[in-house]
Amino acid sequence: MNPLDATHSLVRDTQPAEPCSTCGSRVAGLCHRLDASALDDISADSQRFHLAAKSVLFREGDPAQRAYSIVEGVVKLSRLLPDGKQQVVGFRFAGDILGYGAGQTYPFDAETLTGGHFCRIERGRLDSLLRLYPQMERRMLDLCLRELSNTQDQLVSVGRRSAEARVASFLIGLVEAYRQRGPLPTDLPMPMTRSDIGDFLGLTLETVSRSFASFKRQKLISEPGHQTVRILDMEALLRLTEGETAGM
Amino acid sequence: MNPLDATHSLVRDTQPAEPCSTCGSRVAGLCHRLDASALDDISADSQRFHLAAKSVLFREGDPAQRAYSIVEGVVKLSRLLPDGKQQVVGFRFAGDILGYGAGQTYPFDAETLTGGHFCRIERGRLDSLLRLYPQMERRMLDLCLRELSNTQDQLVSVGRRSAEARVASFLIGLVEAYRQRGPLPTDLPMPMTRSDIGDFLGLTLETVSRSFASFKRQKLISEPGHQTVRILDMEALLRLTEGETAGM
DNA sequence: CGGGCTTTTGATATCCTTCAACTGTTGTGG
DNA sequence: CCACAACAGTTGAAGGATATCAAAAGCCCG
Repeated sequence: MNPLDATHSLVRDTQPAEPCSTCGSRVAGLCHRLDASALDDISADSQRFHLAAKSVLFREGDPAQRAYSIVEGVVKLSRLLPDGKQQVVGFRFAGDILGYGAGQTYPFDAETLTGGHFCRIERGRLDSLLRLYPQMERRMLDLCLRELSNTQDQLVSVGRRSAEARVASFLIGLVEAYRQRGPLPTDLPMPMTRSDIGDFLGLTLETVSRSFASFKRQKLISEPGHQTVRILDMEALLRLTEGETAGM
Repeated sequence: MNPLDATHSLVRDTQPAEPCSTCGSRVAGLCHRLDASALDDISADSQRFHLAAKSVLFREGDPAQRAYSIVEGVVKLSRLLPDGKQQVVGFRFAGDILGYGAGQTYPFDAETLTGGHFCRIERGRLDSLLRLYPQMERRMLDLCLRELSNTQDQLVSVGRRSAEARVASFLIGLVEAYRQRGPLPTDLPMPMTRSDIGDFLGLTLETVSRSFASFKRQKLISEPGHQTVRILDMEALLRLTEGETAGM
């Protein structure tokens, strides 16, 4: 149960041995285990492109004309609340698919946190492909169901856990996200700001900062460089998420 | 965006004119807009049964051998947290489908709040039907995607709203749930306890009780009978959910 | 009628937010 | 290359929303 996978990371699985011939991604994407003709169809219709950090892929409310796949980079998904605050709905990594939803418009903003490579496909074309290749549709359903389960986990986390437990669960989620994508480095890139994390967990940036400070004091983590975390005591973090409820 | 639809109410839509020939349900279920042969297949494999209030349909962790459809009644979905508290993950009503998920086991408990009629089908049979009738699978995907979006809404609600805003959003969700199922009665059945509601919203039962008391004082709602609410000022409730953030 | 569950209400405790000031970091233009 | 502005992060103090603890009242159901 990965708290970071709260939404719409529709396509991902174990890593394939070879990079995808279409988009060059090394992590399993939409095209995971498709036959050659399907791959040809997709590559004919999809385009690769590069984006700098802090670029907007799409905005909440925009007509959902394309689906995107992350080849490399990190994306933040967020919703704007009526009062101007934002709720971060999830973070997405290489191999994830964005913007394929039920509605006619995107239900959230998608913004890059790092620079990276992306792949886009027209929604109409993707829909045709789904009709053409039933196993692709089946895969979408499976991944959607899994997402739903993950989002429920996030709901539990945000609804009933203390601040430190939430931050711990965020860190564990980060580890999980990287573990699913290849060998786990000791130093994990963490391109999101305290504010991003707070908006994801339903906390203020100050509270997030204090939790990080506390974890560092207890030697559960360290920050060896800018936008980098190292997990020193995974067990303790796990214990934090398991034991604690909001306990106010 | 219905906060109560936070999860897995995989199958529902506008009301069909006629009750479903298979299960007698008047609300659109899995069989919505299926052709006759599919309906025959389903009715051959599914069984109707009745259950009293506070019965268990299935438990978190049980092997997910069957999917259930609610013909009539209200069901509570919940997860047990490591420390023994429960997180209510959603409430389900007539027409909703339960227990069709990605995993091998059910991800939550399902427990009836009222007595009611249900329909069950073996998962293996349902899977075959999905393969047999692609439009059914497509429908599952659409509904799953919509669920995902609803769960994100619930996440926003729980993460960033004040106690009263959450309770207001629960009430609005209740209204929405009934509205989707037919003509809206002025007195809404509300079979869940304050504790259930609190566990759903990430609040204590006392806080829920105080919010209800406050709403009654302000004449936004009344409780004309046991387990019954009447909405007196919908606009005010909506204003509550829109305006407020946690604002601590 | 009585026992247990649900709900209400009050008093107190506490976690987290808010407000504020300061420090560190990044990036940019002179 | 340095200075400076903008942004990100840290830390402290105070206040407030909600949890916790407690007790009593209301309400079903046996």
